Amino acid sequence: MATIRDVAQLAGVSTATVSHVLNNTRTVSEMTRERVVAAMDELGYQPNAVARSLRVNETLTIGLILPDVELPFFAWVAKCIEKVASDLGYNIILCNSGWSLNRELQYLENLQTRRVDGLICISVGLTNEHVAPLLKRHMPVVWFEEARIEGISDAVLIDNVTGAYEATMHLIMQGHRRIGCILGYGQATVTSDRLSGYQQALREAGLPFDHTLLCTGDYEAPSGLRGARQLLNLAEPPSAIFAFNDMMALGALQVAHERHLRVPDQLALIGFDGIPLTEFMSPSLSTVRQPIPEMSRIAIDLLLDRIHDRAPNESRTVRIEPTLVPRASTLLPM
Amino acid sequence: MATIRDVAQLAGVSTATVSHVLNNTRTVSEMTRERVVAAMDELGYQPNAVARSLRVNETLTIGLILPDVELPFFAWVAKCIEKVASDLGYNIILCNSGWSLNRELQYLENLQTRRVDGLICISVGLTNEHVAPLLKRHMPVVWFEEARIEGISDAVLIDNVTGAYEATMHLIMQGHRRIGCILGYGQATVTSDRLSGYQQALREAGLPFDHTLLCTGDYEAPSGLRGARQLLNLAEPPSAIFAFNDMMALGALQVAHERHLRVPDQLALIGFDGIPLTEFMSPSLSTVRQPIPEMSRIAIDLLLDRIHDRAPNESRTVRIEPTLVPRASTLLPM
DNA sequence: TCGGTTGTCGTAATCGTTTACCTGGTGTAA
DNA sequence: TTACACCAGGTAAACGATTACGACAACCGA
Repeated sequence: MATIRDVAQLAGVSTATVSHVLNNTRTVSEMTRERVVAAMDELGYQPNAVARSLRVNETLTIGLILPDVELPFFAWVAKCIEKVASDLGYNIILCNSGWSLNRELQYLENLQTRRVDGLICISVGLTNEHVAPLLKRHMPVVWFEEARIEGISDAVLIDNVTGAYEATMHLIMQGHRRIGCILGYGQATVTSDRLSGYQQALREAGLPFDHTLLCTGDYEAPSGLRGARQLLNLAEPPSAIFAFNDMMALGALQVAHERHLRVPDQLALIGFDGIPLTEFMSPSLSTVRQPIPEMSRIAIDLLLDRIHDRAPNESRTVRIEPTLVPRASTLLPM
Repeated sequence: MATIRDVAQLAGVSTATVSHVLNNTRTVSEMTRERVVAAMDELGYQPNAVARSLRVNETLTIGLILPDVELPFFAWVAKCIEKVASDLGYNIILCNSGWSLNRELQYLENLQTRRVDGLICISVGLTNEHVAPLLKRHMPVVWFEEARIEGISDAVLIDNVTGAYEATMHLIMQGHRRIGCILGYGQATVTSDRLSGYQQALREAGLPFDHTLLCTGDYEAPSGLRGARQLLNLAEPPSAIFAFNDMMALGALQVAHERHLRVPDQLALIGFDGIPLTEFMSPSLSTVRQPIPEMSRIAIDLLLDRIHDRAPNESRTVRIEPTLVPRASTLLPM
């Protein structure tokens, strides 16, 4: 494969000149520039980004660690982040941790040896002690959506408490008094924050908190199905279910259909996340939308600030307000 | 950041020795090995994969070009391919083309300068002339699922004709005589192959081919919704709809609900792809399953064969048989 | 004692760029 | 004429690994 030296030789100039026409980094007379360009495409020259990276110590690559791209929410995140990054000339290395701390750690190691310029993390298990070494080596990390770690690196999070509060309050306004909850993983702050919001709404509305109305899922559809069955089997079943994400709400919706419960008359349903799919469920699913495109933009901005050393020393946390999206699964037709 | 030279110096050996203990590539006495290892973790040494790549001319990186990770089918593909690749020590660079030939070409350029070891492509617009230069530079390409180009590089495809044939035949066996079709992009071979399978089944069953029963979508949910509405508005509407992928079937399902048509009694529905989501629709969606995990394994195998020069000269095409998955959306309860 | 074998490890070139520093040539004002 | 600025472009040292060669010592059998 043709190298910069081959081009230089063919054009009768030095490699320095070729490099400079390549990067527009010093003035080159029109005549020699033309000769260089001609040589380049005569040889089909493709600059070697690996060599460049070694020399300038930047790879224009960002690692993205997430639990499972197959889940619509994470797929949405991956798409948005990739879009923002590639528009700025960065590539994304996709790291699917499969909810495993072990794999997260492997990827962390791997991405370090590859010298990615930074990484965005939706992590289930990483802690301060895992990440501190990266920061010491000037490899910035931005946390996305899940607030495991604050204070040591940047983060873009949503206000889960308020989001869950609004979802619950919305159900209450629709006249519901017994509202079931399908939670996610217990250890995730996402889960505990959403639970707080739920409780806060109940409290404010003067409704009792009944822990039999809670059941635990894992943010995937089958667990929503199990959870909904469990809740509907109660002696005094809820008239509405708040699932802590859209996929579990989808599972719950399936239960409603299998039991021939009309939605929202006999069972109202609301999810969380606002994945595009919710619009195409039947009936369309009410949800709390996380503005993933904006959050992606912010995450990359935070990262690039650090990469280019134009960020303050202390860590920054951007907290975004999610928005309630009421749809057919909770709204009685007029 | 510590380099191999720092380690060598601290351990009192040459860089060659450090490199060899790092890669187990020649015998090193137990004593010096220990000293080197000790030096490594005293310095927190992280080998530099960029430098290594430059020297050995391999990046352990594979590019993955696909139209849209947000769509469940492609997300599924991305996950499976990433899994297989990372188990073999390869990383995946995610390239989301957004169905745009222009972006595909940009990524092609980009991946070449990054010297990825190979790439897997689900392409909408690439042709021979775009890919030939890569092959000439010993950068193998494997086509996935869409058979735009055969004969010049390897491919792993499914037998769309047979898959569509089986889906249609399944509907016919359930007693349907008028079967609507929601197609995908016209230019994709995926689409025309599935159409052939549909027609073949009709022919074999002695049913007439009625082109008013066809309408065109774009493989996303809203187009399935539009298509189903159009079909159901016909003077003589179909009793079953075969959507050319699961997401369009999902859109059609929504129409069935909005019109209070019981599925499958009044309208039977079948999709294509077999994305995990189909299991959690209500009712669960019949489909034709593409065995993506196996196809991913094969795609990577084909690629690695080429990368390591142990493949025959002629290109190889592996054609996989999809399997019919009959579920509640077509099967009348016993 | 000598030649050969084995075990261990070092020297230095190389991969393909970028870039700090230097070199001539030319124009221009004093 | 001299000094200086300015323009265009070359030289060669990095960047951090891998690896082809070669060196040296110890040992062994003849």
